[in-house]
Amino acid sequence: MPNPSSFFLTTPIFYVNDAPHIGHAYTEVAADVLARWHRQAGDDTWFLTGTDEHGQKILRTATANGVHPQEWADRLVESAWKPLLDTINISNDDFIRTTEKRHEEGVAKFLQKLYDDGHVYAGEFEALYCVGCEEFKPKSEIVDGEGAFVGEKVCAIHSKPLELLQEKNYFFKMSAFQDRLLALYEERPDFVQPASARNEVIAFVQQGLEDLSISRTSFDWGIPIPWDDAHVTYVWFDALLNYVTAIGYGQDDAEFDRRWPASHLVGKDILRFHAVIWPAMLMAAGLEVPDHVFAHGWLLVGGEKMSKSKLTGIAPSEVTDTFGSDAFRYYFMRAISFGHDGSFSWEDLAARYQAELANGFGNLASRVLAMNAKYFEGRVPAAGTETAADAEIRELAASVAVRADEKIETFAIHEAIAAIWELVDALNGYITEQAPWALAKDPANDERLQTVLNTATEGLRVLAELLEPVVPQATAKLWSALGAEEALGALEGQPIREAGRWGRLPAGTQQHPLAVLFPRIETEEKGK
RNA sequence: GGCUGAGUAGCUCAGCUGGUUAGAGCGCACGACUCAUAAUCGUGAGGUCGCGGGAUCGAGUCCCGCCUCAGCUACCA
Repeated sequence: MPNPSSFFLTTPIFYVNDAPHIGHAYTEVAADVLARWHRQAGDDTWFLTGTDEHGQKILRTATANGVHPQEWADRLVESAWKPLLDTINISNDDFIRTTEKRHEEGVAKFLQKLYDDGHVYAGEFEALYCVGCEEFKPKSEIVDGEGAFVGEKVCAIHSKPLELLQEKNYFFKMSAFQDRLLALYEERPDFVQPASARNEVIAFVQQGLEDLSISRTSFDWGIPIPWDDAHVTYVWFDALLNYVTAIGYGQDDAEFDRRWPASHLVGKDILRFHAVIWPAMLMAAGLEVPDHVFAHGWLLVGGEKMSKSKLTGIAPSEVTDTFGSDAFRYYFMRAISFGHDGSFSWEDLAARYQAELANGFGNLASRVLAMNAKYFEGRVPAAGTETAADAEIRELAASVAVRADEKIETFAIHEAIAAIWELVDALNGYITEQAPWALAKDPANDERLQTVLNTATEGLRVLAELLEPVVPQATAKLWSALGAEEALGALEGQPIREAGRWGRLPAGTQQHPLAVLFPRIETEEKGK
């Protein structure tokens, strides 16, 4: 029986040949925020990421570098991909590599089952082949010939005529699932999100599905087809299966039943593999389809899609070296509407860091804790009679916590943060209006002074809990400065869906000096 | 070519099923305050809502046409 509170979230696995850039990091951070939120809420959370290591491209680059592809992959995983996760502070529960035994065995079992159940047949794969590229060309790389080759189809890279070749392949009868897929999209409108992505998927499937070639014989860096080791498995078929092999498919039924099905976060470039091919594979194997497939947008740099080839690829460490991982996480989650394309610029990043993190949240924490230290020897003051202004803050905190949770539930991370930020702004306004420094001048106002600072302190407690998934380092500092660590226990253990419940941090709690959460960045502008 | 989406203040974006003077943040100008990371709070300036038509008492929000941009139109991941 599936666990009702189970939350299994995946990212695409990294193709090891790529160089890590902020686009990869963006997906990871989004997944991490969702995973941390659900984990803190007490849901049975499992967050999976990993690497995709098979395929002709990897074989080629490894060979070109004079090493075995396994060694090549090992090197990249250790030098590039695992460090990326540390750079942006990712809390994944597992990391799967497609060259691991658990994966290769799972893929073999899955293939065998599909074969035994009649979903796979041997056929002829016929396509245009480029001698220069040494591979079959997809339509996108085939163009009409010019000059001497007018009337012929030529390779977009080599501009030379292509040959029509045939290869014996095994095919997955994907076409048989067309109607069931369309029914799925119809019955579960939130299966593919956002709606624009869903529309594209439906349009694609409606125009008719062909069977999918799932094996290759021209090279051998892949998982052998169990009943015919002259073939290796097509990389995408291999890669998609990581989502089930990582949780014990064919090995550990209890674990598999506990985790599956998953929610998948993907870039919109690989939506079709996840929203069409993958559910068809699962249907064929008699497994449940995923809960959700959510496609996020591109990061645009200077108005164009960021790409490695155009040198607009930015390494995540370029951002974190200056601003820190919290700022990276906050910026991309807050500034970009999740599911849409979003513009990245150093100017915007620096501006938001300054205005929202340093001046907004960081300074708020700083001023409240400084006053507690100054007027109450660093102890949380007790609340007295509540005024309308205090009640407004208390009610806003409750409202914001509820709304943020609802937004997270629908993958609207930016809106969740926007809701939480209402409390940041309201607290800054509240403090300015209540002017505790003025109250402190007359001992007759002591009860009022205590009430105001109690309200502000409690507000910080709520913020620390709600923002932990987004800015874990800063909130950890705040949590310990609040004295909440001793009073309430670990921040990660605070039930996030109850964060808005007022009065949890006891009066009298001893607080500690606060390290500056978001130091001002002196450098005026980072290079382009 | 076909399909989908987008074009709203200097910048980044909200505006659901049409309804009083079109909103937010940043930036800018002015003012208040001093607890705080020279931070905070308030006020203000600034828009022919891509262009042209149309049905409506009334449209950024509906219909038609056009312009611009992006994505999809299957087996590189």
